[in-house]
Amino acid sequence: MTDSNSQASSSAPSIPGDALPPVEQHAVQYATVRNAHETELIEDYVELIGDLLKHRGEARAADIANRMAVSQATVSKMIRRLNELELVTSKPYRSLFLTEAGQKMAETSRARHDIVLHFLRALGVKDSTARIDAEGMEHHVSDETLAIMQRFTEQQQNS
Amino acid sequence: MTDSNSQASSSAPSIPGDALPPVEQHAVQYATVRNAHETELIEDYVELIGDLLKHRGEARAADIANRMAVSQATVSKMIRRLNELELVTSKPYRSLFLTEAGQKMAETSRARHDIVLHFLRALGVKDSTARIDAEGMEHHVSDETLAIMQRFTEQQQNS
DNA sequence: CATAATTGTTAGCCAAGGCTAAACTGTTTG
DNA sequence: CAAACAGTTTAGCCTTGGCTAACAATTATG
Ligand SMILES: [Mn+2]
Ligand SMILES: [Mn+2]
Ligand SMILES: [Mn+2]
Ligand SMILES: [Mn+2]
Repeated sequence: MTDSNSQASSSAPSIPGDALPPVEQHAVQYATVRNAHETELIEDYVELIGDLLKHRGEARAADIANRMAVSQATVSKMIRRLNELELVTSKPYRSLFLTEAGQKMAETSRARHDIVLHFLRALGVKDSTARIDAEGMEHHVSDETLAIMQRFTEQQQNS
Repeated sequence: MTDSNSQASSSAPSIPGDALPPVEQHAVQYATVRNAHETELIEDYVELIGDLLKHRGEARAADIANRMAVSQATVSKMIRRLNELELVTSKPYRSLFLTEAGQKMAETSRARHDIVLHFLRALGVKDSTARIDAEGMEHHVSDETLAIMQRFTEQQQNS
């Protein structure tokens, strides 16, 4: 009894240009995004800790809370997770430090973040917008796209 | 007692180019991303339902589960939420439909998704990668950047 | 038309990532 | 050096978005 699809199913779609992708491919799209979301926040923390260490010499939980606009309790809980993941080391009430694995992740994330940010600026997006967009986009850009973005930015600079 | 920052704090950063943004601006970056994450999944559902209605004439929970690679229970729960948000209407065991608000959201999301996808292809990213990247990126692209992407794609086509 | 297969729902579990309130530690300062 | 202040942690709560298992309804088929 498909009593309600009578009007919609008969007429052809207005523009045949973009059909639905095959189910498997479509599923990969969504699964990849869900996957990225699992590591996204961790990458942002590690990247920020790396930046604080480089630019400030220390990374305090309070700084992270302020920069992320999140409560100190939230940061504290996350630091426990990062510890369990062996990305940071921390003695109670002291500055944080990155493990080897943490430093590696921080560098990778920072590099990717910078490529996206510089690309957006090269495209003509104004700095404050580019920073906001890059913060979210960075986690969803494949290596292939990243390489293309980097080339684009370089060519723009040698205009 | 900053006993451990001795090596890190003294030497200047290798490249002074990218300093930390001011705290307030930095906080806006992260908060905007958190915000996008709240609506992201809802947009994907509504968009997919709209696409299924357009291309298939009906939108069944099982189709959504298959396309999203997620259990039927997960879809069922989400549909309850979409109902509460008055984005979809559904009678049990029947196809889903979009409310006015749902249709509006579907169109907006679809348009944005397409702009990002077409932009990536215009940049030179291969289709399968572009689809994956667009699925995640779309939720983090500002109107400003979106407009620039659209212009870029058009110019590329009138090459 | 009875039964099998498909589809949908419900219940109950879990982890992640937020929050507030309260307790605790470390630092500054009168 | 005692108190006040700033920073950190813990406890306990909430929502979101997954899952599996069990059950219910619909649809297809022998
Ligand atoms: Mn980043
Ligand atoms: Mn980020
Ligand atoms: Mn989309
Ligand atoms: Mn999406």
